[in-house]
Amino acid sequence: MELPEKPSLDGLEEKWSARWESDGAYRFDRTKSRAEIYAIDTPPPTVSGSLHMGSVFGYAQTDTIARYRRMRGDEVFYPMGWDDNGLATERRVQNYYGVRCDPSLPYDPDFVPPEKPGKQAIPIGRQNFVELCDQLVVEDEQKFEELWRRLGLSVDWSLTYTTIGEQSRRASQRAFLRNFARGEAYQAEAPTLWDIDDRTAVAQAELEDRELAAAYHAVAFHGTDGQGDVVIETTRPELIPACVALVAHPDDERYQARFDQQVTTPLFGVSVPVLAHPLADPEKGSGIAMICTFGDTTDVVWWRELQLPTRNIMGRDGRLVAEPPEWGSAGSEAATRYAELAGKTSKQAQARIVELLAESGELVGEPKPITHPVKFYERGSRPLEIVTSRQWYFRNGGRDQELRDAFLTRGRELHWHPQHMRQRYESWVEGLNTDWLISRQRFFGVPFPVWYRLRPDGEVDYDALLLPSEDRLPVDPSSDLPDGFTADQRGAPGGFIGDPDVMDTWATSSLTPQIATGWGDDDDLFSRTFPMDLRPQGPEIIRTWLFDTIVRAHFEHGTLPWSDAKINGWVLDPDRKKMSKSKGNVVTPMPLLEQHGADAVRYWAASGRPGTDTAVDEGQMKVGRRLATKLLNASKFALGVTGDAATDGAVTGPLDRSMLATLAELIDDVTGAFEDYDYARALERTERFFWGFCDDYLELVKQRAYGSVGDAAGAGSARAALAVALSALQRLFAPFLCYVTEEIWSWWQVGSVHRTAWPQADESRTLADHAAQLDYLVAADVLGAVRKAKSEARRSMRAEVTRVCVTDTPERLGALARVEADVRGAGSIEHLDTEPGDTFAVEVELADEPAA
RNA sequence: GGGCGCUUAGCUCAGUUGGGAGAGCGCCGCCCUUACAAGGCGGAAGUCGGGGGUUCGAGCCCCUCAGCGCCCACCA
Repeated sequence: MELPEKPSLDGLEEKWSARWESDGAYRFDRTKSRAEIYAIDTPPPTVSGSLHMGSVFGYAQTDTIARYRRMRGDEVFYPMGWDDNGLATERRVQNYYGVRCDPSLPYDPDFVPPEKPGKQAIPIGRQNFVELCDQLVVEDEQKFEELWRRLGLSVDWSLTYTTIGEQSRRASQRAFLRNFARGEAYQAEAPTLWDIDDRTAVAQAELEDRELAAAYHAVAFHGTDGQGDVVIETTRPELIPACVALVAHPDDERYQARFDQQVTTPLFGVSVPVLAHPLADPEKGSGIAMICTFGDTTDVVWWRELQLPTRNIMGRDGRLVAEPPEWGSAGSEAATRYAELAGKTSKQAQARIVELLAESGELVGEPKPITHPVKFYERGSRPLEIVTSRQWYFRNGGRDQELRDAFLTRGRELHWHPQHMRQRYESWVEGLNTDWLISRQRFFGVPFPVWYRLRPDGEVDYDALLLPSEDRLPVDPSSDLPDGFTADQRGAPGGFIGDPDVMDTWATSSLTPQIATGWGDDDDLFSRTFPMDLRPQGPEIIRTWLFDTIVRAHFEHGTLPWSDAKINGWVLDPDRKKMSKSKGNVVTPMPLLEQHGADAVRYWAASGRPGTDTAVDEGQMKVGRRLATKLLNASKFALGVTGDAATDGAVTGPLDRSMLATLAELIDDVTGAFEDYDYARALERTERFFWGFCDDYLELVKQRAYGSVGDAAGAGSARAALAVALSALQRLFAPFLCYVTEEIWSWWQVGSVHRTAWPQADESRTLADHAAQLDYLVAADVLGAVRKAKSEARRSMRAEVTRVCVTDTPERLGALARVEADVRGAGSIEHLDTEPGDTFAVEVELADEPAA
């Protein structure tokens, strides 16, 4: 055993992460059986720039569980993935290179992006765009891996996958084809929420509400057959040309006479019916609403349930379309009016139409300013519109109660940590109102493995799908050919055309359990790792990643994808505000790792319990670093005392046995906490024991272990107990402080602490030989009282004590009698008297201060 | 509108079968103690959100109110 002169935390991270890599310390052994394996479905971070402390928080917590499981003897399957496909990467490429994808442009093999992005985005073809995406994600993934390695994640880096990689594309397409064959995937032409900036449909799961300023405009519709005006209130008067009906509640007495009568729209004079529907709220505005195709999702419900016609005016670019909709008998005046609005954005059109309404006298009173929630794409900057388009969907229960119930049942089969997070899952599933829209009109994603026949007139026949066999996957229908066709038939009448869309990134990442475990590609691995054990993730993606993954596994395998889900809390900025890029309060991890060290950052992360929001707290990191330093020093000291012959002596000392009895209790406690996914409790308990161990036990046995007090048996006992406790403590801390524990372990043990068995409570318990924990407790209490007396007398801890008198219960005095020698030695106590009593009290007489 | 969580020392939090109110940080004081002075030891500090109930006994169980945070919701 060789102990360092002056142990230090410096350099441990470089030293040990390199060693772990070269030794393959965390390499997965795929010969193990399913029962022996613990498989973790690591969240693949979105590769679009930089990681922040929120990621570090959750991943560090998960790593403590992985390390615990490994030490418990499980073969841990712990891969990393990179979520590089999708809109996030596209946006990063657009900004990074100053380009935009125009799929109508041909491939330019000589294209080189500019050094710096220019003011005008350069339009490039789809293939060029995808190539830039492919390049940039590789760079980003390297940076991410560096950070994860520095943090000490014990993943097996040979198992890394990417969501745009070939295996992911194959799995996504295979699952899709099977979903389609079973009727779980379908396409439909329907109104969809549409982002006008990204020019793509978005799914319900990606929506968020934002409060926006708006105004109620009271607008007069005109009665026919001598009936007067009907005044409605709307926040979107610009949609009057898209109005198809008015609607009021069936019981609303004000409108009974109007139901099924016609009214004409202001400005355009279009005849629309007044209809009844229970969704109309008599309390809201004038109790009667204008239905437009489409202003919001309620319009879609009314449109569908009342079987109304479609009058579309909203273009996919967010501007009013050039051609006015079909208005029946409305005259050319209406068309002229509309012509003025065509090409305007929604905002511009509203401003103009309000002017026109004011001029025509059809605006009743002044607009009333309000704020109201408006649906946005969560990454978007302008409100979503609703446009009709052909899209692919997965059934997810949004339109099927029975299926929804099946997913609720799955949610109850899953073990949630913490349990209450299941509520979020349930309220999401219960609130679903559409199926899962998976197609995106984008470029960097998994293409749909689908071609369509073209009719002789060149029109697409969406019912005549051409699908590849599974052994051809992955395919790109824009460059690959359907079986039996030639390249010159692409786009030609009677030929075929590829589906131009890509799958949303969730349609791929919902398969991470399948992708990571080699579904369809590596049956042997799959059989040993699926269904997985743990899904660790953040709370904000329960409705997307967690739910979607359950949907896919339910359809494909008829099972849950994992048995347990651990949901971490939010990371808040140091002022306890939620961190977000838009607020600009994101804390980046690397500087903190460099300043405080990985163990300190891991310590901070592990102090946040599952599901508990935690602020970035450098103070906590400092505490973690101090703990690591303490471990270093205490280990050096204790090992210096025990020497190489550490375990030779029998544990006979009452104090030593009592300490080991307490240690056994700790090990049980900590193990139970880990089994319950409560790593934070495990850490807290271990830490508390350890500080007491340093303050009290080390002080109490110091002299005896040195051999300067007592006999050889006493010294041997102290040394043996020290060795046992130290070994256990180093292992208990190993899941958290992975670097410093590996370092101190290496001083006196063979092999990695992270591949060593988790401490057994029984081992300590046997050595303790039924000793009471009380002995250790009382010894520490008395020693503490003596220290306090010295501190209050402003004396050195080395000050001699002439006499101590302990008052205590007989039972505790009995315990004290067994450990008296150690207590006297540690406190420099000449005489120790005792007096039976009800409560613990200590009188201390200090020796006179020696003359200076 | 529905649901979940939180409310304990100045700050961040722990408190798992109901019986001693705790930790760290911060603050104050002391100590070069041969593992550790970018440290150690010790101290002060709380009507456990308010009210009511059950109990010999409630931070913990029940009811109720309030504040904060989050999730969900068909938000004209």
